[in-house]
Amino acid sequence: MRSVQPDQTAKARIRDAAILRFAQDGLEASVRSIAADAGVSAGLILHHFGSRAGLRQACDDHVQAAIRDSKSVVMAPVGAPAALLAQLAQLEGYAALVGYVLRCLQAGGELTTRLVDGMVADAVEYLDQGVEAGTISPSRDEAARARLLTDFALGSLLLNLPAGREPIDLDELPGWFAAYSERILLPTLELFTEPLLTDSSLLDAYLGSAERTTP
Amino acid sequence: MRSVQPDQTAKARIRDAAILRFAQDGLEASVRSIAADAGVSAGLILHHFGSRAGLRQACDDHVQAAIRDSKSVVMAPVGAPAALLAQLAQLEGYAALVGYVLRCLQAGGELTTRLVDGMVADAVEYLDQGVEAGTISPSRDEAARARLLTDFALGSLLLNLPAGREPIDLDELPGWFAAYSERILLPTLELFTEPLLTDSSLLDAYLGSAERTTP
DNA sequence: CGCTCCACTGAACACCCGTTTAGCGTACTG
DNA sequence: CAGTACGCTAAACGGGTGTTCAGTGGAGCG
Repeated sequence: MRSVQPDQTAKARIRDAAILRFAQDGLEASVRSIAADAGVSAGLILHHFGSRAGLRQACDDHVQAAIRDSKSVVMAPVGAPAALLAQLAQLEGYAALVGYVLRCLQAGGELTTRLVDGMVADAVEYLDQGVEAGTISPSRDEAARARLLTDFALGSLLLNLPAGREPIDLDELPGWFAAYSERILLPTLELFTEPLLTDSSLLDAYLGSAERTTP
Repeated sequence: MRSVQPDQTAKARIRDAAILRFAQDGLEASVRSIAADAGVSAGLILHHFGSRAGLRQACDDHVQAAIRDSKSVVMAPVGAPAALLAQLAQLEGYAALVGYVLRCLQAGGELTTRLVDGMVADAVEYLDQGVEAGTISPSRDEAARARLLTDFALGSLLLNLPAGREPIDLDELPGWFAAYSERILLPTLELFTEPLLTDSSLLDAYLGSAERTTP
């Protein structure tokens, strides 16, 4: 085969360049721009990955594998997942992965569903530990609560993400994450410590009606 | 001028068709597809709006005006804004407006910021009424709490939105909103009624450190 | 009537995209 | 040393895009 090491092949270089471009410019980044970044021709990308969709799939697979290898690092205390992302994005090379995941979440699709489901599963586990430790109160539906908290954390993060469609400066990501997590820390802590509603009449009413419909 | 009434002119017809198309296919819908829907040539759109960006601007302005006219209907009890959207989307013609707003929120940009800020302002007002009525507990930072709750509600709504980039069936929107709001109702009510955290040690720690840094 | 104005069209332009194809050069292989 | 397989490139293809432009036809007006 080639004389060089199995990694840092042109194929891997293209994939890494693609993840970086997709993270910076969005998932609509052109094959030609990726080719220029990788220092190859556009044709070579199609030669290796078959099509643009094949390249996207390869990126998805690689990112998913990277997440699996450094498991459970992405989920965290629900109030401050952004703080962890800030640290993660500072690690060499990981900023591109974080940016790519954000773009995927933004765009939706199959990978998004899998990623979110994975985070929900992690949240279930984390919340369960809290309940057993006595720091988190139990829920009537642990799965639904984990899903809700994950959606809240991820959704508001995406909604506040600076770049709608325009390029993201990956160097600024960690600082942005830190500022965002600090900004939401007080209201989040307050919301999770002191009940928003002063009495349980609304919850009781719902539980009463639900009981009547599904006895 | 023209013989027909000032409304239902070709220009207005193009704008309405554009809002509908943008809502269904996303904000990247082509000028030609909109022209076909409106029954005019692509050139006429450019003639009336100057450019594709001009058409987008006209749509933004029209949607924003429509929201201003039917004010405060979009914001609601934080746990169930989707239920109101479901009702709103059933109204004749309003489904396209709701879909267009969702696309804008998805894509980010200037209109998004203005829309979210408006909803936050409404949330401040609504929460204030609850505090005065005694149903909602006061906050240390009312503005930050309103922002957080709005981000949570909107963000998780967008994250759960079925269409990543593919066309939305506007007829299915009301049903989807209703199902979504019902799905999150129990965990939301629970979260807002019974504290997630069993004690206030985390909040106290934050308040203590904040007090020390900004005495 | 002739004139002008204007909504409006259809074809063309220039550009970007993903993809195809023909071919080049080199490093293995028999 | 020929043969061949393969990484790789450059150019072109076909289709979609926003936009331009010359021109048409009808309504209002002096």
